[in-house]
Amino acid sequence: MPELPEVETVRRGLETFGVGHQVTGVDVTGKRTIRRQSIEEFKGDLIGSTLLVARRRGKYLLVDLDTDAVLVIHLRMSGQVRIEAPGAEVVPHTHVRLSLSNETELRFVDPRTFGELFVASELDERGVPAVLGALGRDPLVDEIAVNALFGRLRIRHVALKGFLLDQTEICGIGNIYADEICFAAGLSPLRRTDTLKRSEVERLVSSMHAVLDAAILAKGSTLKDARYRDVTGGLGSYQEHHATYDREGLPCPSCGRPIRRGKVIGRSTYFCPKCQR
DNA sequence: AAGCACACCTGCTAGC
DNA sequence: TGCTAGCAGGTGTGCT
Repeated sequence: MPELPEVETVRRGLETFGVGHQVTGVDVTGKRTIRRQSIEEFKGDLIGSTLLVARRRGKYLLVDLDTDAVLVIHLRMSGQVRIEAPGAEVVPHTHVRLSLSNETELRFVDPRTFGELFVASELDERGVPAVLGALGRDPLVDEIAVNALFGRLRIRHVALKGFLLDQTEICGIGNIYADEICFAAGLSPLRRTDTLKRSEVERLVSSMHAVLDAAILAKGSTLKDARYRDVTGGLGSYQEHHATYDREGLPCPSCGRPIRRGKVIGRSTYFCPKCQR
């Protein structure tokens, strides 16, 4: 589900509705959701602390605590963060509930149980948990310099889409936005990164920003299963602007020929063979 | 050592 | 209508 635009939308929701309040209680019902530390340690790290600021790095949510530790949340495929009234119906697959001092609850809902929460206290100079140190540059938080990216692309021998999905190179792009960025840049997702010209890398960088900014403006993409929601249950609308993703056989918005579907590094990949080279 | 397949889960859908 | 195989926004591990 959630890639950079969806996680950024959740982050903004936490800034509006979640931070500035103290954690007064922690309820954990899903064992798999807390797996980097014991549930007792997780509760001990949170109870009594105040949520200060919600940040994001790639697809990770980082909530600064007043204890100098950071609550880390990753939604993986099916996770949702919701802010609810304490009496609100507890939907199935609700694994963690944080009671907050403003009479709301922060809930983590995750049918596939791939998502996780943990509290990290070992941080680097940017306040990023040391365990996330392998993450590459974030397109919104960091500047993506054409020169540096050109250099990285040259020394990798991989399909462009594989590079965009590699979180140690650039973090936050997933299967949907990799396809949309490739289309916007007019580049084939199968294109070998070491064959890209400088002008094409320039197009790649500007397309990356254009697509991600537009998707954030639309509050992300909610696909057919309607699983992605923001913290108040709102839906994204960027799926209405998808040029290629999940549009097999439908006309390319640029040339009108049917969008094709294939597999790149094992992931469904949608592209226009005419407009993308 | 980079690059790939697979495992981790549940739920939905397409096809028989 | 009802079953089942296949597939899904991600990433960590382990193989080649």
